[in-house]
Amino acid sequence: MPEGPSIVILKELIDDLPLHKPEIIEVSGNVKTIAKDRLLHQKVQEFRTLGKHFLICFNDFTIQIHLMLFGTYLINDTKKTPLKLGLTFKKDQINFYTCKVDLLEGNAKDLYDWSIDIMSDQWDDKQAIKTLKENPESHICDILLDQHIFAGVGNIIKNEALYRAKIHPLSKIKDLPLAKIKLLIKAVVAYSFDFLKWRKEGTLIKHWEVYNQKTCPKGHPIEKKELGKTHRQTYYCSNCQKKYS
DNA sequence: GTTAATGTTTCACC
DNA sequence: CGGTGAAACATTAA
Repeated sequence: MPEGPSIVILKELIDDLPLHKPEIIEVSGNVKTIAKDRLLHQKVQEFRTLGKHFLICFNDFTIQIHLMLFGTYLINDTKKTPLKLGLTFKKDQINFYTCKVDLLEGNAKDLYDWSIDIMSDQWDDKQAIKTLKENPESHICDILLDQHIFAGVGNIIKNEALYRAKIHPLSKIKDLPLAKIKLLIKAVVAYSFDFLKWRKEGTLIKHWEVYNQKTCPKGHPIEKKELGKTHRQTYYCSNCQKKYS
């Protein structure tokens, strides 16, 4: 389920219901990390996302849901897997499975900084450039997955954006020209919104240029290796993507 | 039955 | 303490 754009889709689906500051009339599920009574009869002020987090915002606290690798949700439907957290409103019900649920004290606006969220209109690429430069020795394939810098980027966006920017995943930050870093950041954001559009259309997979592919669009063989200290599968084309060193 | 996967946290060890 | 890395958690499709 989980890269940033997929969480945006979840938020849009829920916003479409539509619920206007709905009161939670029942809380179900086996969640143990929060006290469920805390939510009962509370009114949701807003649903938001930050990176891969789905946020249910109340006046003085925030429920933060992370779908991890296998998390799912169903709106007005249920499934056999044990329910982690179910929220029932007057007419609608939202059910979360296999996810991490946390309660953070305080209003979301004071808890989060949306300038690190690739899907946010507050996204700040200058700040990202600055943070990147503070990590000159990092491999680009690792730092793209750093949620403190690129909240919402997952392994698919990492691979596809690196291919679009024509950068080899093992290039180090210090070796990348500034123009190339800027290009990459633009590619990350642009691909994330393409991801959103294509996922909604059901055409995401057919648009993959390197992820899970055997050859790149130019017909070169794709290499698949666990690279960097994150050890995530990395798909790349040594012909199209230049290694800066 | 086995395998791999869109992710993150925790713990052991140097 | 910092870095590394393995293990842990959990689901489903191929």
